[in-house]
Amino acid sequence: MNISEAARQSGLTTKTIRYYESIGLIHPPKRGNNGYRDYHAKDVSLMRFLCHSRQVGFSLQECKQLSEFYLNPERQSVHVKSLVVEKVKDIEAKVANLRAMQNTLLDLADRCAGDEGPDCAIIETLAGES
Amino acid sequence: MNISEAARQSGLTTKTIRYYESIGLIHPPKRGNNGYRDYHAKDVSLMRFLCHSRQVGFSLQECKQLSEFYLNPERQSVHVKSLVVEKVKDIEAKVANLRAMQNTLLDLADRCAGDEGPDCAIIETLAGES
DNA sequence: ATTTGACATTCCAGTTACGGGAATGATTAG
DNA sequence: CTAATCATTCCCGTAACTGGAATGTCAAAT
Repeated sequence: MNISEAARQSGLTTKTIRYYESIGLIHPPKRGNNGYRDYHAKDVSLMRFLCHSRQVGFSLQECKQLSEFYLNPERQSVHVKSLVVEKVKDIEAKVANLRAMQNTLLDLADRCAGDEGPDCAIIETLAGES
Repeated sequence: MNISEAARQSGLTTKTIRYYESIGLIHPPKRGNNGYRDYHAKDVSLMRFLCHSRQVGFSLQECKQLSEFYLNPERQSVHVKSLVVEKVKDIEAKVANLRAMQNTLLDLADRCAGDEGPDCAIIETLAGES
């Protein structure tokens, strides 16, 4: 199948497929007489795997590791799981960070009149020392 | 004062200060005979403002708008507030996204034995159709 | 006077994960 | 036959910096 069909089936875009090939995340497929890439179901499976892995928050480097486990029948699930657990922690940290920012912003908004005048607790606080 | 002192007082790095100048976020300061940048307290105030604005999650473009309000004594606090309220929503969306990914990951981890064997619900699920 | 160290300058490259678009060639439908 | 749609490669742009190279300046110690 050609690249756009592989894209349709995998959820990746053609651009992304070529990009993943260029960084070695997927193997270069055989080419037809016309020079077109020719993919098989196995290739598409990997692409879908990568697409899903990205969707749940893994970086491309992490996707690389995951795909190695995916392709290796001798993998140990403990290693896979540890990647997932780490990622959960990663995300937790990000969420905590965002929550902190959000709380600060909510506090700022609360203390700002939000009228036509120039007096603004938001500006004052952001300009302040701390 | 020279750039490293401005950095110390503002919380930005010297690199960041020069970068902000290069993108027009702060005005180019006067230079000494030696070509060194020479900053005043006012400049540092703006830098601090920008530093704090970044810390609470604003993009540089948003910081640009905020700094215009900051510098304009005729601003209306309602405009400032609306930027903040928008940013709160922004963050809320990001958090929701991260939470969804996290829940998926937690579910995956839950269903994975995490032992020395190759059977892995994580891999299977990421490889699946949906 | 000189040398050392810590500062300053500019510019260029790399990061992440692609997307946009140009220039060109192949396939297919009407 | 031609027009539309696909494919190819290549290079630029994104956000917000950071690191590093090559070079110049200043202050203090020798």
